[in-house]
Amino acid sequence: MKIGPAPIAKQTLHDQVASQVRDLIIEGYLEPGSRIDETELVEKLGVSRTPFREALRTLAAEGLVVIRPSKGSVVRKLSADDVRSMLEVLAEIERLGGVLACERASAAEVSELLDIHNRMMKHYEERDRLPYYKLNQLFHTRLAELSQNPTLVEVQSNIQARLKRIRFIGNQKPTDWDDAVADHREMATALELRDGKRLGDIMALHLKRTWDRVRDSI
Amino acid sequence: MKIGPAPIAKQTLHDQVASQVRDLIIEGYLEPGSRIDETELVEKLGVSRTPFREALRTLAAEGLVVIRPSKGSVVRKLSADDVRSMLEVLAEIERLGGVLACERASAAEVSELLDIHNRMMKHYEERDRLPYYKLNQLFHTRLAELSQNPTLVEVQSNIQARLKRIRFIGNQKPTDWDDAVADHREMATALELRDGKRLGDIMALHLKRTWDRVRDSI
DNA sequence: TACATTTCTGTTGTATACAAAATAAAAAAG
DNA sequence: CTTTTTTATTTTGTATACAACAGAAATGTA
Repeated sequence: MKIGPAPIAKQTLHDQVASQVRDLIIEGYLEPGSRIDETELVEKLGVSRTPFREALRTLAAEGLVVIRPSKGSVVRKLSADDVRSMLEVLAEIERLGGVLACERASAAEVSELLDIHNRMMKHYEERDRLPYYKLNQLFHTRLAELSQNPTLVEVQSNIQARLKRIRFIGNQKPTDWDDAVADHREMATALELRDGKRLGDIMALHLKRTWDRVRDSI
Repeated sequence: MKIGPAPIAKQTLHDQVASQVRDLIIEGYLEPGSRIDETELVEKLGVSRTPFREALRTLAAEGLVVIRPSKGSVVRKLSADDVRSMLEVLAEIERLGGVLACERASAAEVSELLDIHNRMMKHYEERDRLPYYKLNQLFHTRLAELSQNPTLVEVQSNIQARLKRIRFIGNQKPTDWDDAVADHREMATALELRDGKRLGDIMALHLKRTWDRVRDSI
């Protein structure tokens, strides 16, 4: 039997395009509410319309763009109500994630997560916003994964993606950042004690507080 | 000013195709795990490959099909673990839905929901499975809507769609049906009293019991 | 000038055509 | 025979071409 090369996950063109456009949206290069000019983007990305449109359909199903039949697509614009509804759901999703993680994660996994937390704290002390932010994302993502619930991971990352730009502007004021960090310390403690209820509660509360912070700026 | 015709939501071809294929999957005409033969279905539906493939991408994002690059698409097959994870998440989603509905629904909306419940009970007494089942779906959908949380509605209906076929085989044994109905009576009571906590708890419990019923048959 | 109607232009939706890849079938080597 | 290699066929991925539609501009009418 012939041993082939490693089975590298093949990327089709529309998948690549979907990722690229998704990033453009998340990172704010495509403004919410603005029309997506097919011809322009197709040219910029160097692909034909077929894979591009397929990618758009994917992003539409993910809730990042809205396709208006015969009238083109626009980057989905989130109303304050949309954001509230997302955070409401995300809060319960993360609560469940916290509870399940405490039940199901291995000791090694927990300490890996605590390590992420500690690195976050280091960046906080040095007022290093961007790496803090990135580790923060990672913390929540990894925690969700520890729930060993693929559906939870999927829903969490989907909502997370939609909110990404909002959350970025969230922790602007220094006091907000302090509060967020206090929440995270509480999470770490609960995690260390494997206190699922406590961890879940603080995860949910953390997101409710996020909402209070951003509600007026949306 | 000229009054145009009613702004009927325009349906593009790929949307129609997506709906049709979705129904084929949900209703079991396309077996889980089986390959989706593009040429065959395209012919059967009388459309070209372009809108069909766009529809597939939508269904893939919804989690109903899996696209394997260069190897065609298959109807997603749910493992027992997938189903468990969906019910775990759905339970918390519906719990939240129950809580919020009690807070936010109008009296009229509540009584409309109770009416659905009563009709369900009537079908139960007459052992009319199909209409009972349909009203059951409707009950859960409407309840989610009363939460006034569009994200919750979206997540709920997405998971609901993926599970639809599973749930159908769920209430097979007569005693199972009796148990499910007991749960629903409890829901109605809690709803009437606007006891969000109680309603949420029974909604979640109801789904945990669903899992216990189906876990061995998957 | 204001409004309606028509023409035009750009954009979107769908079909078809071609290229690349994977699978199946056939031929050759051991 | 069995296994490998080659060849053919089918299926998927992408590009292009054409048709349908929406919105803008232009023309006409009151």
